[in-house]
Amino acid sequence: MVSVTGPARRSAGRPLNRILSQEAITRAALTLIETRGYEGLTMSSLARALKVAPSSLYNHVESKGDVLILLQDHVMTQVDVSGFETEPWEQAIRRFAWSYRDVFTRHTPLIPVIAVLPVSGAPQTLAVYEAVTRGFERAAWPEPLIVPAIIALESFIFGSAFDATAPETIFESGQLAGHYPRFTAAVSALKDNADRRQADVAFGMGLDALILGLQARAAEHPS
Amino acid sequence: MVSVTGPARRSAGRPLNRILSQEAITRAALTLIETRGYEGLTMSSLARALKVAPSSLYNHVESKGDVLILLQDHVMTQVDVSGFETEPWEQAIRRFAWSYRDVFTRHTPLIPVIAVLPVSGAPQTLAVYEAVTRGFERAAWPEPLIVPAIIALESFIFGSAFDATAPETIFESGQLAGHYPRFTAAVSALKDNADRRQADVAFGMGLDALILGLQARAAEHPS
DNA sequence: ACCTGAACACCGTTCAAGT
DNA sequence: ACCTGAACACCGTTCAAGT
Repeated sequence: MVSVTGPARRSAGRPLNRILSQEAITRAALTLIETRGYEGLTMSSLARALKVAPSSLYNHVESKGDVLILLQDHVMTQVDVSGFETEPWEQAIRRFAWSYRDVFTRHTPLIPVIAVLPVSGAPQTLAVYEAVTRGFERAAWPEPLIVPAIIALESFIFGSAFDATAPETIFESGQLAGHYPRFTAAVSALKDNADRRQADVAFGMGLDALILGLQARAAEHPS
Repeated sequence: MVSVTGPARRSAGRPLNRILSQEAITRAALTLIETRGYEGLTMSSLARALKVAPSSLYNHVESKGDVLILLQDHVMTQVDVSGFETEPWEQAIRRFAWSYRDVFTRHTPLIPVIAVLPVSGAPQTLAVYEAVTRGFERAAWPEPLIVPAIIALESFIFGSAFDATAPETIFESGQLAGHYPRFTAAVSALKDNADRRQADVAFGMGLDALILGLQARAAEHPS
């Protein structure tokens, strides 16, 4: 029979040394997500992991949305921007785009957060944009095209991150196949290359297309 | 003084004629979203709008997720696929992509739903894919490229719908501008064309690039 | 300043009882 | 079969009290 004595409770009142911090909260949230997923991330479970009362969290964040912002900025450090200092533009973009998509495939609930969050509150996110911008400039891109190009790439990456979480059978028409013959045929036409994940094929194809199209646009820009 | 007599309550027990249906629920949910937004859509508010008890909804849907699926499929009818029967491929794609983005800009909470939902449960969604596929085939696209191209376009559209909901000032670096000089410069370089919304510029540029790049890919396909 | 503990308003969902 | 009404477990958040 195991002991049912709970963990030693702290009594009320300010503890001698601070227990919580935004960093500790971020770390605990990340671990929680890795083990229990985003549904497992509640203010309650977060407090439990940190061995504090849920209300204590509100001394360090204003809301659960704040926690997601902290997470978002931290996760951004996992995106690989190393190519922009050394590699040719195209190679650097590919490394960046694939790693960005892979990271956010594991964190799709953060996408609605990051997509509308002012960058001024997210230093790591700004650091990524700075590195990417430098890569574009190194490749002599026309200045006014850089930000729109980054936004377009990022939008494609975020949408693709969602797609990468879809089940492989998402396009099976099932019962209704007879009513949608052309689409059904198009779906079965790609079953041959079953060696790669469908989401990866589409992402690779879209990324190739974007890179080609953006380069064409840059080349025709009046300089 | 206005009457405080509440609306006439129905007594318990099966009513003589059915009050609810999936269609009625979908319609009420849509109206609710238009007036109160997605935070205003709860099983409780939905029931109130339909003048039933919240528990009654569960005779027609299994969960709130089910309601979102119904919504998603209905919203899909607003996407303009009319070009695919008559217009040149490129023109039809532009009409489709812009309308698809505009529709889901007003319904971003549905994006995580549609992105992973098997199409077999969504007839209107399948109808859209069928129309798009026919457009690709009319333009003599290689069959195995069609579905990946659609997925790539859709991913870009979904990501861009999120971006379109962002405040125009999302890229202002604020206090931290000094630490990120190149990105800050790139942001101010596009302030000149302040006549168009930033999200529209980026979407237009990305769509042009995707169209060009996808066409190039189709042209080199072994046929 | 920063913790606890007890509230609060709300959420989605279940289920027995009613016709 | 399809509604009501009363539950239930959980959610994020607030706030007085304590050191």
